[in-house]
Formats: sequence, C-alpha cells, structure tokens
Amino acid sequence: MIGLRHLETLDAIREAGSLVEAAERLHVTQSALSHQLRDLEDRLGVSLLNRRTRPVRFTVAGERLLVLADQVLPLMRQGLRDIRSLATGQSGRLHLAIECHACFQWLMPALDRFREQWPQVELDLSAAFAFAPQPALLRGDLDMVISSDPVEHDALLWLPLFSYELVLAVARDSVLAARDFIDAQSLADQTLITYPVERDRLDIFTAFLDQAGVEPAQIRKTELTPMMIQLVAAGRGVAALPSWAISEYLQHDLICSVPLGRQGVWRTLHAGIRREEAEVPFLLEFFQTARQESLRGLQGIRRVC
Amino acid sequence: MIGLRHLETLDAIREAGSLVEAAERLHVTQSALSHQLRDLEDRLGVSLLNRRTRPVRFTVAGERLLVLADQVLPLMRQGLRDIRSLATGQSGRLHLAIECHACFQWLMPALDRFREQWPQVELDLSAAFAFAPQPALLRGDLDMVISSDPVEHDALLWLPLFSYELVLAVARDSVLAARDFIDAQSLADQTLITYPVERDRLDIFTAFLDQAGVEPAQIRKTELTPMMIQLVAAGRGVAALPSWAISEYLQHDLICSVPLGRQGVWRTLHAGIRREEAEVPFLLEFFQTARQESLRGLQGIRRVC
DNA sequence: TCTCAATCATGAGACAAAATCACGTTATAA
DNA sequence: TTATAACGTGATTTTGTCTCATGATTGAGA
Repeated sequence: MIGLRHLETLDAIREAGSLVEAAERLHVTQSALSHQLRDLEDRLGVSLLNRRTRPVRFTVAGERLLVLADQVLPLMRQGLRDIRSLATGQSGRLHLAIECHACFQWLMPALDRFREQWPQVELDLSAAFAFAPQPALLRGDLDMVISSDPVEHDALLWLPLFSYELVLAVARDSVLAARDFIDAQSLADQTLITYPVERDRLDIFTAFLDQAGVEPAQIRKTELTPMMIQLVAAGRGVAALPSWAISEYLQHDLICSVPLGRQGVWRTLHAGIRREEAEVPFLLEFFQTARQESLRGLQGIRRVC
Repeated sequence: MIGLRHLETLDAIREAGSLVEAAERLHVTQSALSHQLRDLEDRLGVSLLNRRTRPVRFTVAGERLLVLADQVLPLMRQGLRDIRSLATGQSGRLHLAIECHACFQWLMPALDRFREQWPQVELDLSAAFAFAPQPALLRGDLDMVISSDPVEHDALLWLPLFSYELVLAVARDSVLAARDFIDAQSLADQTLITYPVERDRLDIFTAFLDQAGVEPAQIRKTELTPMMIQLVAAGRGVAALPSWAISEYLQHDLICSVPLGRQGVWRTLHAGIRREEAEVPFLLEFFQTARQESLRGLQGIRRVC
C-alpha cells in the first residue's frame, strides 16, 4: 500500500522544494515522481502536497507521512548498515564450544586477544560436555567447535590446531613412575580418574584401553584438573591428560608423567566450522589466534619425574 | 534494496515457524516466499535463516532484520491509520480566518461547540486584517475564510452564513439620531471611526460613500468595538457597524443606530472553502454550527434610539 | 531401507508495478 | 506576446513479483 520508496520521495521533495529537483536527487524523471505521487494520493484518498506554491507545501496528511519518514528511514538505514557489517564479516557471532576440559587454560588468553581485535563480534563459549557439538554446529547454534575427534561431514570444515600427547599422570612414589612407558595391562589394577563424561568421549578408552581390551580396576570421576592432580599426587589413582595440561604440575614435582604405550598416544585438536563460513574473516582470524596461543606456552614434556 | 514486504515476510516466517505456513498467512505461494527470501539473501550477501530446522532458525543477520521489522512495521501501521483517519475526514485541520472584526462574538461559542464534537480536528483562528485571506485559502494556509465580500474563484466555494444590515452608530444627542435614514452627504462633515484596515476593505466606503463620491470630514481608526462605541457615545464621531454588533449597546441606550440610505446597506457574511474540500465532513459541520450560532442571538435592530 | 508426507528450491511464464519518453498545460517574468 | 520553468498525461518499455509445475531433501514409520 505505502512503501519506503514513497517515504523517500516525500523526504526528497521536502528537501528539494520541488518535484523537478527531487527527481534529480532521486535519479528518476520528474514524470516518474508525478506518477508516483498521484498514485499514492489516489490510493490514500488524500492530497499530500500543494504543487502550486514554491517551495511546494505539504498538507496535513503529507506532514504526517513526513513524520513517518523521519521515524522509519533512519531505522532502515541503520538496519541496513548493520546487515552490511554482518555481511562483510566486520561483525558477527562466534559461539564456540570446546570438548576438552583442559583447553580453558590456553583458550582464555586467545579469547581475550580476539575480543580486543574484533570488538563487534559477539563471543560466547560453552563447554560441550552435556551435548553433542557437531549437530549444534550444523544447525547454527554454534559457529566453531574445538574437538580432538572431528567427525567428517560435507558441510563441515576441520582445521588442525595442534598435536599433543596424552600421557598418564602418576604419583611420584608409584611403581609406574619409573617406567619408560606404560602398557594397557598395567592399568588393569589401577584406579583411573577421569572427567565425568561419557566413556566413549574419553581418549584413554577409545585410543588406548579399548584397543587392548583392558578395563581399569576402578573408575573415579572428577570435574576439575587441579582436583585430579591432587588425587593422583596422593596416590589415589592415575589420570590420562594432555601433556601440556600437566606440565605446570610436573615442574613443581607434584606428580610424574609416563607415555601411554611405546609410541605414546598422540591426538590432534581441531577447530570445526561450517564450510559455508569458511571465508568469514573473523572465524579464520580466531583460528589463527587460537593456534598461536596454544603453540606459545604449551610445550609438552614427554617424560618427567 | 530492502522493502517493507521483506520485513513482513520475515515477521510472518518467525510467527509461523516455516515457509509453508508463512506463505499461507501472507496469502502467497510457498514458491513466492522461497524466491523472495533467496533474492533478499543474495542481495544482502548474508544468509537470513536456516530452513532445515523446525521451526526455522534465524541467523544473526535474520535476527537483526526482525528487530528492524519490530521497530518499523508498527510505525508504518500507525502512520497508515492516521492517514486513513485524515482521509475519511474523522480528523484533520481547520485553520480559520475572519475578515470581520465584530465576528468574534458569535464565533467563539461556535468554536467551543465544534471543539467538543470534533476533538481530533486541529483548530486555529486568525484575524485576516494584515493579509489577504483568499490567496492563503487557495494555497492551503487556511481552510476556511469568513468574509463579507467573497471573491469568486473556480477553486473556491462560498457558502452564505447570514445577512445583516450595516448601520451607522451615532451619539444619542446627535442631530443624525433623529433621522429615519442617513444619506451619504450627511457624512461629509462628520468624523468617521473605522477599524484600522485598508480603505477598500471597509464596507462603509465600498458599499456606500464611494458610490456617492462623498468623503467624511475626518477619519479616526480604532481596533476594538467597545472603544469605537465609547467614542461614538461621547460624540467624537460616527461608526458603521453590523446591526447585530451593536445591539447590546443599543439596548443599554449608549448610542443610537440609523440605517444607511433609504434601503439600508445589507451585506451577507460568507464562509469560503476550497472546492476540493467541499465533501470534508467536519468543514460542513463547522459551517452548520457557525450558522446556527450566528442566527441564534444576532437579531439586528434596524433603528433604535 | 524403503516408502510417504512434508518442506524447501528452481525455472519458465504471466502479470502488474514503475520507470521512461514525448508532448501538453499552466504560471511567471521579460 | 514570448520565453522559461514546472508539473501533468498517455503510450511504451522495463523491472519486479507472483504462480505453476516440478525437483530435491528430510524425517517418520512400516
């Protein structure tokens, strides 16, 4: 019935003072404006302006539409600017989920650096322990997932962040502490301390114990890495952790670490995004930042005691 | 680039949860919606919603446009309602000008009654002494003019309000007070008191003295009718006034009134509007109110002393 | 895993909206 | 009167938007 074009036309006519100049400003012919105005007046059933005066004079109805134009047009312009900003990737949303408990320690500095550089990007972080992150990424709830076991999918792109070794944290006075490496059988009489997540999302099972068909004597779950370390140090069990996650504790001689198997268990952490967003600048930028940050301080120590 | 239709579409999709039902609500085919949405996304360069989820899920850009829709659409709807109200004559503007000084006395009650009945009409009154009211009416500055000498014009419509006699107010002890009527010559040695407006807008000249080629001995101007009456009563001059404008003073025996010429000078007060507004209900209504009010109390007295 | 139903996408063609072009009218000033 | 500038009108062309017919995808249930 009444469109933005009409409001823009009326606005231009007000600024210009005549149809001829308004037409010039709008880059249309004067005839087009005349048609448009008449159509609008016919459809609304009111006269909008008196063309005989110079400058043209608006009727009450015309004035009301100008008020409307003054309200609506700025909103539209701002909205369009925001969309452009989103479209060109200057702003946007980065909802991130991590599957690895220990990742917080290098992720936080990365997030801080990123926030400084891309203040317009809405940043959100969730720990993907209670839900499956890949489907959430696919349906757009998430924009990036950091995971050590990426599931290939046509619509997803997995970028490698860095590789690390999964090592066994043991008490300094444990018999295991002296070994060059630990075979699966050695864990059959141990208490294994893990994060409280499903068994098949724990690398120690999927990448080591299950292959050997070995089950630990007991499994104990705890949420926080420092708590885990305390339990290990107190000889209450052993825990499989990324080497970089425990290097601090190794340096303080709280615990010892031993490789799992002769070759060790190596994993690679990946960042997954939707393929359609492979060109979004701030996503790539975040990936770079995260990799730099992770490589900076996280030099693992293969065997320390 | 982006139109109200798009905002309405997005709004409908949000409410409906799917393109199919949104299409039904908008009374278009699902195909139309699909095309429209894709065009919009292509032009903006962003995806607006994920069609695979149920209900469909909006992207950040989509959410931004929904915010825009929530801002803009209500404004547009209200604006359109207001225009409709103006178009159907339920609201509007009535800028009124009077050319006759003495009209205030019956106009004020008329204005009060009108204001009660048409509270939505913006009412404004000006005295057309310093400017020419017809051109102002033609170009839309005014919506009604009340005048005793209407100038015919194709675009104007003059409606007769009432007729009245122009009489001469004289002092009770004046020699003129005894006359049955006064001829023009009798004013040649009198002081004539008039309102301070141009000579050719004073009926006493245009409709009486000029025809006889007579000039009063002296002309004195004053703005207010009571002041004029005082001067007349004090014998400082005579004044030509509508009979109804002085009936109150006649009743209090302050002055006498005498007809001008044997037949008297009769004038008709007219209300002028633009012909294009001849159907506007509140204008006609105001005219009726004004006529009733003027006829109510303004019974002139032809000769009283 | 094979329908079945529901949903969204796509391309062609019909129709309407809105522009242009060319010319006519009106008002104003020289 | 003539020149000029502004606005209006009707025919024609361009652009935009819808529908129709059909294809592709997805999820539920046999």
